[in-house]
Amino acid sequence: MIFNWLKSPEEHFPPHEDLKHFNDGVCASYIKEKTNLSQSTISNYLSMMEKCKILTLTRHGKWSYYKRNEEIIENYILTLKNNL
Amino acid sequence: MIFNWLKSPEEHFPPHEDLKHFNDGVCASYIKEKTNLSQSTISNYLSMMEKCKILTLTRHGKWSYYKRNEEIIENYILTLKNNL
DNA sequence: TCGACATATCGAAAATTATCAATATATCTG
DNA sequence: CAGATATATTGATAATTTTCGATATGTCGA
Repeated sequence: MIFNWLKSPEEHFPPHEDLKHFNDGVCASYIKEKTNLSQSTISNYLSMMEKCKILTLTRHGKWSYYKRNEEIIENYILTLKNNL
Repeated sequence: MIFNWLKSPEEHFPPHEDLKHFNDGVCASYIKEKTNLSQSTISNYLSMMEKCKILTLTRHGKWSYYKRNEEIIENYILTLKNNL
């Protein structure tokens, strides 16, 4: 679900109060808001996804912005396609 | 791995002693041979895959032949592609 | 520099999944 | 029919994953 939301941030998240754009994706705390999972769980999810490169992380001060990394995702799907 | 093997049965399995073709896929016991998992585990795997339609089952006497169901697999990949 | 806020990390408990041995069922062969 | 062989089912245990609360770290602003 997180992954899908990040496809069109403007449809699923409010614009960030400081930054007025979604250029770097969505702030971790907004993502947390939309789930009913704990902060630590979401933080873990996002970190793992960033670690395996399907999300990119950009920090703006104390905020962490996560964005889909379409190339890697596309690649992942292709690899899957070739191995299934 | 099982899934991949079934892509080209002739490269991974001996032809069945009775049937001389792979038209209906590969016999469950041959699949078991190539893994070091128990009979019950493999039987379960194959049943589950058959239940969700990505494999088809054809019985010849006491043997169960499993074959990839390419349409469903293709469909699965497309769905995945659309949801990732 | 201190407190507030955002995120990350850690360790543990709960839930789920993988796997097996034992047993049941079904089919063939003599 | 009886034994042999192939597969399926069941119940249990081990391994892994999910998730959390507590705590740590980093950053901002007064």
